[in-house]
Amino acid sequence: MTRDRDFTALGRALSTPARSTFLNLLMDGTRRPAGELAQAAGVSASTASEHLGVLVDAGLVTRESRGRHRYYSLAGREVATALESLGMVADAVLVSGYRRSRRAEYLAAARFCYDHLAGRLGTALTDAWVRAGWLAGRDELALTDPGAVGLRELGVDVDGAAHRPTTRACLDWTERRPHLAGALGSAVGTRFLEAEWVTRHRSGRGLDVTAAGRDIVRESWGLELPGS
Amino acid sequence: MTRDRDFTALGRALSTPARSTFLNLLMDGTRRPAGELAQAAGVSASTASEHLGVLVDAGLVTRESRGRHRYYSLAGREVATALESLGMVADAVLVSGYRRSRRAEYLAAARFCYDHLAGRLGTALTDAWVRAGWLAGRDELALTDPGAVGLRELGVDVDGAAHRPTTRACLDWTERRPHLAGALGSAVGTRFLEAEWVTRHRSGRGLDVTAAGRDIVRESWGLELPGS
DNA sequence: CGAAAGCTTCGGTGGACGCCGAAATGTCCC
DNA sequence: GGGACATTTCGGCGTCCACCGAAGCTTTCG
Repeated sequence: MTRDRDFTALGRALSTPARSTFLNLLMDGTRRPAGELAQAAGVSASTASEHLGVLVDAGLVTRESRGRHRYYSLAGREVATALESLGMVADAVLVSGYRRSRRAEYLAAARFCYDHLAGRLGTALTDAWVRAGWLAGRDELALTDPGAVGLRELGVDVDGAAHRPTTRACLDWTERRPHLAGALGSAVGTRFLEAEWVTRHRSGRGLDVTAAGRDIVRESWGLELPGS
Repeated sequence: MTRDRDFTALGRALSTPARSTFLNLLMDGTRRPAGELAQAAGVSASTASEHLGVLVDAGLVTRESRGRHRYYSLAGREVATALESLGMVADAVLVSGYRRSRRAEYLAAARFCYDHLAGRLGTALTDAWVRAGWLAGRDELALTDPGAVGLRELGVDVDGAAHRPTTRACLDWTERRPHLAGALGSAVGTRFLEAEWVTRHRSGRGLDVTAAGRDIVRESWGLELPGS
């Protein structure tokens, strides 16, 4: 039984721009083929393949063969939370150019953070639910009884989530504000996708809030989301 | 406003054995002079100095001049939590030899995790307080009213901690079990040191539970700590 | 003030690795 | 089955950096 942890392998895995880009792309919980990741990071396919091998060996990413594609995704929730807390210390990467900054703004509006809603949508929802008395606490959010009723009515699998740690307040990279995470956050995210209140954007990054989603949040909690 | 985080600088900072050792040594929240760190990592003073410069530049560690010594410590709570969650993914470093494994066992018994009690002492206390009804919840621990009374009687600055997020269940590297962290965990740790129920071991790593400490935990919650 | 201690800076060396293009492997589609 | 596609493996090049000893700087002590 030893206390120390060896950070060298993980550190090395994180230490190149291409691999950092890959991890950022996978932070939304999606899985992506090697070629797409290579293109996004601006490296050749062979280089990307080597990088992905490093990430798999480090245990940060898992590989999944599907036909002639190989899909990569984060290795699990622990990896996502580790990267998230690292992200609180790491610098923001500078985004230049019109298209890229448009995209960044788009992503900040609504996105998935591994398995739960994040971005402005995530923090706005969390704030609204705190105001509505569905969640209690400041940084550590607890689900109240009215909150359980309300979420259940929305179709969120509250009871399934209750068997595991329910809420976790997770700081948002862009907003630097807590938003709902943990098992309950995951259940909410699942429900929003299932009910098509949000849909994953074609590129896979970021979310589109659908008309139904806009209606729900306006009618239920008076949230006006900035235009489409 | 951008979403992506650049992990390269942090990853590079973590990617060598010497720097990983330094961070492990500093994880208990103490500050240590460069020479001591160099010796512990088994590198020359000059090499250690370069490494420490890298860690400072990466924002993981802060430098503090005191006379002819320069003390290094973790740069803050965010860094400690980031390393802790990384540690849940990282491998345990193998410890060989009698003395080192003795030391590892010693450390597992009682230690500080940045600012709160951890190791077997930390988890045992947390378990006892859950049994006593002082804390509620499984992974997310909430302080109950009797718990607030009890801790206040022990001299813990419960009210000071209440202004900030109070509890955080933080997984222990060695025990893989939740123990009390967050502001309340910090307040408890401060009180245990102040009352001399635990003292920092000479080497700075690990804690000695004093006779008074043993008495307190036995009488209050029936905890028998394994021999001195 | 001189010597010792603690630490950092500098110069040099060896190994590790990020990068690519080309070739090899495996999969799909006609 | 043949040809296009997705990905990995291989070989080679250039760069970066961890390491040390020696020298330099600052503080402490006699």
